[in-house]
Amino acid sequence: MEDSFFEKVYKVVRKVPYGRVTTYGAIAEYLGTKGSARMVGWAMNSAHTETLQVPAHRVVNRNGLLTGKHHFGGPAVMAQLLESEGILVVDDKIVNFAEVFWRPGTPL
DNA sequence: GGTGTGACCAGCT
DNA sequence: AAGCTGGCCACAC
Repeated sequence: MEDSFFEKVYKVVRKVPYGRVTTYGAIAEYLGTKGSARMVGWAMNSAHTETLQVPAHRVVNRNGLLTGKHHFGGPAVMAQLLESEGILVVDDKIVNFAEVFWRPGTPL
């Protein structure tokens, strides 16, 4: 696999089903870098440059909080995108987080 | 090849 | 309760 850590993250994030979200820690654990969720977030930072679109708005922190909303070009963009997919977001965090949470590697 | 950094997490103060 | 620190690992300079 020549795929860099970033590309692996992109693939996983793209696999997130519509109306579902995942966490940095879950992705990190899935990739094997369990103790380093920071890499996932950092990968998302670079995801902006990716040719293929990466639904980074479906990636939140462990609390279901939209920590990276500022990186979507606007503080309200991320929440709006999530709501557009049927995900309830209040105060920058996902209300039904437990319901929409999707773990990488989980069969649909 | 060392240094810095990052959208996290957990623990301590 | 809220803020700070360390730890963790991969990438860019």
